[in-house]
Amino acid sequence: MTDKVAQRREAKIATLVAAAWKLAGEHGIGGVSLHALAREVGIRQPSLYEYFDSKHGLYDAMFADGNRQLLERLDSLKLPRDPCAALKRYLGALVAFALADPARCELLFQRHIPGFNPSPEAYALAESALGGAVKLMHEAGVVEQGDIDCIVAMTAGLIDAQMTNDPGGRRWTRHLNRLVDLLVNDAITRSTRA
Amino acid sequence: MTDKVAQRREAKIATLVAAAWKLAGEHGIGGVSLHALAREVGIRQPSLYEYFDSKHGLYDAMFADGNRQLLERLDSLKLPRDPCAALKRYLGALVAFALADPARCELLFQRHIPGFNPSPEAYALAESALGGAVKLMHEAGVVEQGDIDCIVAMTAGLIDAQMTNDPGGRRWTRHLNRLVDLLVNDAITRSTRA
DNA sequence: GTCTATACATCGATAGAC
DNA sequence: GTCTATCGATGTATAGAC
Repeated sequence: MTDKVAQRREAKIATLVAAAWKLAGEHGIGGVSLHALAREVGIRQPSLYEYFDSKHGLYDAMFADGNRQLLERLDSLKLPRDPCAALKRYLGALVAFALADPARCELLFQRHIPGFNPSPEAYALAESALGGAVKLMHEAGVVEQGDIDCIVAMTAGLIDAQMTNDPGGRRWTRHLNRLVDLLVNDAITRSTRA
Repeated sequence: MTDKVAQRREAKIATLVAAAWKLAGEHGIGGVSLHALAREVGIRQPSLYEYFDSKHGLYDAMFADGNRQLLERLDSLKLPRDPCAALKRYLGALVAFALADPARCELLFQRHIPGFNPSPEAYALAESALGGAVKLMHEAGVVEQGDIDCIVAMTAGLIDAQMTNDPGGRRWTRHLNRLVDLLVNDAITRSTRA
C-alpha cells in the first residue's frame, strides 16, 4: 500500500544520498552538482526535484545522514568506566570519524557551503553527538561552560590541522589524549579550588 | 620613466586589491567576482586581465596583501621581556587580526577557495608570521615540534570556534592566555623531565 | 590600457508532455 | 515519477578594435 510506496521512496533517497557522498568524495562537498548526481544514478537532473525541494534540500539530507552515521558509531562504543578515559575514547572516535572522510567533515563540522543551514531536525542530530561529549565531560568533573568550550575547540583545532596539513597522518591527533587529560585536570583543579 | 609607469601600475593593483577586499567583506571571499570587481572600480571586466593573469592571480595578490598586513601588525608589537608573556601578546594580536575580518580570515587561515594555492612568494609571507610565533615559543622553552603543533592547533581552534559560533564576541578567545600558559608549562615540564 | 563583443561552460530551477 | 526542453543567471576567459 502507501507504506510500500513510501518505503521505496526512502530507499531511493538513500541511494541518492549515497551517490552524492561518492561525488563529494571525488570533487569535494562543494563540487556536488545536481546534473552529476543525476548522471551518477542514471536519471535526469530535473527528476531529482521529486525527492529534494532544492539543492539545499539535498545537503540537508546529507547532513542528517552523516550525523546519523556519527551517532551510530558513537553509540556502539564500549566506554570504559573511568569518566576521563571514556571522554578520551569518545572524542577519539569522533576525531577518527571526522578524518575518515574529508568531504563529510566539510559538511558536518565546517561551514563550506555558502547559504546552507541545516534544518532544525537535522541539526538536532548534530547537537546529540555534541551532547554526548558534554555529558562525559560533566561526569569527568568538567562543569564550567568555558572549560567545555576549550576542550571542544581544542579537539576541533586538532581535526582541522590534521586534515589540512597532514591528511591521513597522526601528527596532530596523536596529542588528543594528552591534551584532554591536561585540560580536564586543569578544569577540575580550578573548579574545586574555587 | 618606466619607473613611473611601474609605480602607477602597482598603485592601480593596490586599488584593485582594496576593492576586492571590500567585496569580500560584503559577499564572502568566494563571492568576489571579476565582473563585480571591475564594476567597483569603474572599468570593464576584461580589463582586469591587464593586472592579473587569472582569478587565482587576484586571490594570490589578496593573500600576499593580507599577510603583509598581518606582518606589519605583528612587527609593530612592543613585546614584553618575559618570553611567555611575549608569546601570549603575539598570539593575541594574531587572533585579533584574524577575527577582525572574516573574509580575510577565510582566505589567509582557512581553505575556502577550491583549487587555490598561494604562490611560493606569497606563502613565504605566511610562513614568516608563523615563524615569529615559533621563535617566541622556543624562547619560552617550548622546543618539541609536537608541543609547538599543539599550541598552533589550539590557537586556530579558538579562532575558528569564535568566528563560527560567536563572531564579534569573546566566548572562546578569552581563554587564549590561560591555555597558552597551560600548554607552555606542560611542554616545559615534560621537556626538562626527559 | 581599455574597450566591445562574445565564446563557452556550469549550474539551479521550472514548464509541461507522457 | 520521469522525461525533454529550456530558461536565466553567473562566471571565467579570449579576440580584436581603438
